[in-house]
Amino acid sequence: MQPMNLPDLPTRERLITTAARLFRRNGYHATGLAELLTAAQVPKGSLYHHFPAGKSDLAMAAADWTAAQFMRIMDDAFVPAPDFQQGATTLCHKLAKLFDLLEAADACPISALLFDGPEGEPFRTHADVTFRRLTGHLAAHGARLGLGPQAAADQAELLVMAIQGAWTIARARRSSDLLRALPARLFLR
Amino acid sequence: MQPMNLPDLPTRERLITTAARLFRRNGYHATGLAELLTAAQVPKGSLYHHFPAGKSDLAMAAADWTAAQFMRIMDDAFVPAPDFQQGATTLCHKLAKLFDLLEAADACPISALLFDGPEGEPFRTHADVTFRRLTGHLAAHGARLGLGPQAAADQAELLVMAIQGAWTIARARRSSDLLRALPARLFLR
DNA sequence: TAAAGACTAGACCAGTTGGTCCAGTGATGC
DNA sequence: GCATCACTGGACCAACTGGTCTAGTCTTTA
Repeated sequence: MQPMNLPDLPTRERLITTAARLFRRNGYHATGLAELLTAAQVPKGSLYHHFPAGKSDLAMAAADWTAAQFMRIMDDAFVPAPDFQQGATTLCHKLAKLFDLLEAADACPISALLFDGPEGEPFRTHADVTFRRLTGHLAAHGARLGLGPQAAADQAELLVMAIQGAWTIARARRSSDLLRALPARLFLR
Repeated sequence: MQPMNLPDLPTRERLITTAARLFRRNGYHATGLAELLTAAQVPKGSLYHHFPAGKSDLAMAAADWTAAQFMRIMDDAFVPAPDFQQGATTLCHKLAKLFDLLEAADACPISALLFDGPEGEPFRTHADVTFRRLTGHLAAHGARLGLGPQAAADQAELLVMAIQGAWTIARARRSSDLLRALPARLFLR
């Protein structure tokens, strides 16, 4: 997911990518600032310069960054696809590979950051709009590939939901097989 | 889910149900012992008497208790059902009602406790066997209702996965509609 | 009645938490 | 040469963390 971030990236980027990685792996509350800053090689002062609200601010940014990465993967899968099902199949295979790359230890990149953030509305709302953005992005591919607007929205929503669930179980099981098998189970019924 | 636990339940049960509720709502790391003990009206000494390993021990127990509750709901839905699809439909409706009862603020009762527990293998393994137990339980109903062993296992796995994903998105969206609509989307394709 | 064990109560602790603050640093524009 | 700026480094802090310990109180036995 992240291209060996540490070396030369600007401070702000180093913070975001490191935060995304750690929050995804250990959760928001289980990741201490000290650990995060050490990993990112960034002093505390810089964090509060770039993200005045501190940890929660950084978490939002990391979530956005992760969502953007995810949409890029979507595009890679769907742009060359002849139809929605093919695109979905490629997407799930890509995600399975990503899952293996992360050594099955991470929570679903989409949702990891969004659920144990600082309690309260703003964070949950951010999760909502992020999911909607992802679903919408997927639906756009569906529409482009010939699905009607309603069908595209439906299929996109179902797929996002299924990926979400599959990733969770896959993580417990430490196997990406569920992700790989997903499209076949979803579509060829 | 829990029948207004506080009043008269024995200490140990009060601890478990309160822990299940708080961990589900706020996550493991975000729930402090102080908060938990206040809510359960239990002094610290009692916690370490009943659960010598402390918080993590309690979390395991809470996860098991939650899984048991969930299997009871499964039974309620599947025992009177004429076939697997009907059972699944009833189950999802029951879960939607539960979701609304919890005011949409809680994580999926199945997985909430299992993923941001104390890092390390034992907790993840516990999540794995718990998911397998749930899936197996569901598959047994499937087999009883006439599905072949393979089909039963497949359908059960898919359903658990889908519920998992649907609950997550539903939580972000604060609406149980996704859960209610799930069986139709999964089976009537 | 006595003794034993289950259980409770909460003071106490060392370590860590997220966050503040400000003196420095180095580049840029005038 | 100088002022301004975005940024860094890290000392410092109050609040809180999970966990330990022990004195005490019940309940159950004999």
